[in-house]
Amino acid sequence: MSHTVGARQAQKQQSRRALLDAGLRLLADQNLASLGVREVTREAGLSPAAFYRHFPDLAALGVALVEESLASLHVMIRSVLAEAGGAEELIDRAVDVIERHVREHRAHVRFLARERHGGVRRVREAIDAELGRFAAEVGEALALQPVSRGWSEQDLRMLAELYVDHMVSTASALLEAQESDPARERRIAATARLQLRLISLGRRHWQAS
Amino acid sequence: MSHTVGARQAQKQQSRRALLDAGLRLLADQNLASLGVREVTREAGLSPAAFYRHFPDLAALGVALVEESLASLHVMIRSVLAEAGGAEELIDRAVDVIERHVREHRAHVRFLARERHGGVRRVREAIDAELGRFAAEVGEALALQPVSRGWSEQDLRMLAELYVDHMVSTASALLEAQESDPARERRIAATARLQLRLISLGRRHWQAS
DNA sequence: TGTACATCAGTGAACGCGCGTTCACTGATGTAC
DNA sequence: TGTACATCAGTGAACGCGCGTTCACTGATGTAC
Repeated sequence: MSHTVGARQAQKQQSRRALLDAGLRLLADQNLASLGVREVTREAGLSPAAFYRHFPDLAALGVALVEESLASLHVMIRSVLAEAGGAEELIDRAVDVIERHVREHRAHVRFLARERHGGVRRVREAIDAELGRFAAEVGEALALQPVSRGWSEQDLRMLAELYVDHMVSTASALLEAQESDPARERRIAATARLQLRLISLGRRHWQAS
Repeated sequence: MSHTVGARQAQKQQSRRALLDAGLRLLADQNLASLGVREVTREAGLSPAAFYRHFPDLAALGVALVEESLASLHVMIRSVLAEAGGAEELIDRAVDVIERHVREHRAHVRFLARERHGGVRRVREAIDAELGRFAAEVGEALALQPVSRGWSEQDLRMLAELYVDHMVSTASALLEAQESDPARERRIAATARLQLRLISLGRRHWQAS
């Protein structure tokens, strides 16, 4: 069992986890740029100096959180694209999945929404690059659908970006609503479905124009 | 000339302006939540204590900046909606106006993008409320167009929100691009036009479905 | 116009505080024999 | 299995620093007569 981590390594992992969780918890109410080393270690139950055994600075912790947050988002998107089905089912499933994702990964989603345009360049760039990769992935999935016969690369990419941007907007809106207001959440989901339907209509008539 | 401001009041206005400008300048590279009173007054060329003659705290300065930023955005949106014209011209004009607005009000646009999901609740709420009012205004303008004959209130609102979200996404993307990369800026504008065209197509075929 | 008093935007010094980072340390875990 | 040494995650004290906020003040502007 040479791959088994030793007790030491396991404990280190646990502390790292505690720092990431503490950071995520504190970032519910503030920006990464205003987070403090002492604040995070206090929340994690470690001494201030312990922080430096895991990260050189807070931006590095931020980048680690980006990777985590986007990994779970990636899984979500794949699960929508993977299954086939008519346009209507696809739309309903997509919105359901987004709703569930925001509910189950509130902290991650909020972190991404907040830091996407936040004050820490490294983190901003990491998020943008990954969203670009998502759009590419969505584009490839769209290319496989029969509706896309004859579409140019550029048009597919344009559509993929429209979908990704729409998903981001919807997730942001849900984030605010789910906290307090179930009726507003339903309204947002209903609106998102209508919007996707309208986009889907435009898509069907694209070639004719 | 009883309405003429005295020299004292004029000087106070000037200091207030200096504080707002200094804040906006500093917020190019950081969040409102991590801004400091001393930092702002230093940038504005005032003593730290002077800040409190104008604002009770930094959140109040933030709210003042929201009002300014949204006022100029509001003017922009009206200028797009005001003029009539075919769908194509409308789309081209809308994208042009967004491009120009982002170029001419970089600091305001960046501030809004950053603080819309930022760590200061009062500011976040002010931005969201105002964007909602924009959507309502866009909805009313859409209702007047012939294409909207027979559309329900709900559908018009849905479409208006789609346009506003799209505008916000496009402005954010332009913000990053305009700094460094003219080719990327043109690509974003071209993509935005295609997307608006696709939405416009969906809109024309909406009733039939 | 001149004078005497009131207002108040901006100052500079002072305060106590929490910050980021460093350092030599400790003691549990890991390893070589 | 036992022993002697190495590693290194986490500690606690220490540092100098910039922070937000308060305060009594100053002197230009405003006002009443």
